[in-house]
Amino acid sequence: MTLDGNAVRSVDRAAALLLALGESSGEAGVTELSRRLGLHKSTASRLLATLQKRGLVEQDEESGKYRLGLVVIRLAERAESTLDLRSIAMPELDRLARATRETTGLGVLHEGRLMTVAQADGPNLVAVGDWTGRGAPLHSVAAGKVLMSSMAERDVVRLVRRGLDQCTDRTITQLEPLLEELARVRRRGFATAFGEFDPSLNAVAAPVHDARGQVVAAVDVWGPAYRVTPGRIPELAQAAREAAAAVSVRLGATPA
Amino acid sequence: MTLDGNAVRSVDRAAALLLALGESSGEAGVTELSRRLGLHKSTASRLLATLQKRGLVEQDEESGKYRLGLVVIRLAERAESTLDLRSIAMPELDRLARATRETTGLGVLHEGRLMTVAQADGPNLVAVGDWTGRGAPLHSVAAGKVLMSSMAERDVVRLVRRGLDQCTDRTITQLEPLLEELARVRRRGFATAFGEFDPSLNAVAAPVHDARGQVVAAVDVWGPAYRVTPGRIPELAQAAREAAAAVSVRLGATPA
DNA sequence: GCATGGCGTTGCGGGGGGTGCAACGGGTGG
DNA sequence: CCACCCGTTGCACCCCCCGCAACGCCATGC
Repeated sequence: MTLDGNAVRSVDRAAALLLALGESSGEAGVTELSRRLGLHKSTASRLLATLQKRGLVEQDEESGKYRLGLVVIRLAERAESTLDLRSIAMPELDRLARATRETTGLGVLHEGRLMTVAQADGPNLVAVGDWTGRGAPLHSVAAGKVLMSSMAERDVVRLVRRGLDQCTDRTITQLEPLLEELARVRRRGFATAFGEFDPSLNAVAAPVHDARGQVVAAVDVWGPAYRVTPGRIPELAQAAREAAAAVSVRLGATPA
Repeated sequence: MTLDGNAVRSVDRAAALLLALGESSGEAGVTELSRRLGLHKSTASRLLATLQKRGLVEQDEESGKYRLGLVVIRLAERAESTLDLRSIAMPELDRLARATRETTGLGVLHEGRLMTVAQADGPNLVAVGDWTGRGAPLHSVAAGKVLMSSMAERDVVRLVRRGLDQCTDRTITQLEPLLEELARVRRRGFATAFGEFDPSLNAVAAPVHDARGQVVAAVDVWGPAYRVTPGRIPELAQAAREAAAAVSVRLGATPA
């Protein structure tokens, strides 16, 4: 659709006022805002009054200046809860799969396991099948390590105490080596897994952050060990991190 | 000012659309929104298009439905950073001081210590002097315990390892009793301190939450031990919790 | 005390921008 | 194929948005 031809001018002006308040340090007066946006003062005053009626802005009684209102905060909470993680990530996963020519996915924590909620396939026939909706033990896959690396240490300790599956003879199941691995993940900004879930499967993963800076998901790239070799890790990690960062921005995270 | 007489109708309608999207589960279509607000469909479509131009709403390409946009999240971040904690809390502290007839304060974490940023005095001459802008060791005052109780355990462990001041012979400085005390604070929803900072000073404190549910400050009531007796704790704790909850709502927290 | 200048608000009336009507094009289901 | 739903857009009417001018309040300087 053509936005400009159908834009309602007064609504556009009101929205511009909201944005201008978002750019000001704290509060701004009618005179300043009207000068900044090229509006007549009385117009700015009326538009602000209307926004105030709905709680989108508030006015300081003493100074008469306006600031953003609590309704904006409430709306943001609702906006965050409605963001569809899968649809946001798919374009980036597709792009990553094309760039790496491997399978890519988005994983989240679900019932103590790594759940793949989205997947995009590369062009190779020898690859992993559809893993969407399926779980895997956190500690044995790269995306799971990413999620674990942002957990409280006591939660990691608790998981280890309950016992971790020895998926292959390369799976890390002891506390000290696992904590070291998770510290490495935090330091580097990405995780790897070499034959730890399946002997012939390697993977790289990077964290997705939300508006609060919390790690809420992981973007991963995985494939057969003969293609996803240690020599490719720097390239794959870089690409995964870029895709994860792009998804993070879509979730409201501050761009790095 | 009289809001209604000066409200700009189209802006009011656009704001109502934002609020309606905040109330919907995820996304809503033009037809549904227009029916809900009693607007003609074409009007709703144009107002939404205008809000979309400014990023306040987004449209799903496939379904054509609208949802709140990322600019709302960005605005909320700015709204939160502009809220003045002190001015928000003062009315509640004044009210609490009148109700309890003791000194009340608002404390925040500052450089690893409890900093009092606001204070309201009760009517008694024998009381604490102005503590605004001054710090105290976290673990020895009730408000500090509230803040510590929301910290990651590893951060508490780190503080204990560095050594805590033994302010009085009642100050808790060992890890196990301190962790138990902090668990008690979390369970009860308030903290106490009996002669732990000064032998003749007792206090109660309750947590202030922000829009994300994080503990960002503590409301406390303090006074001489001969007035702030154990028998008064239930009453003081209740009053402090109510004041803290009121401040929390002002910071955008969801009312309990 | 008064005058001046700044602020945000409000009455008024003209004209152009917002609105409802009607139609469009696309998608889905039978 | 048709019927129904959706979101979008051209058109023209009319009333609502807007700028002008004034108001009341506050702070400052003489």
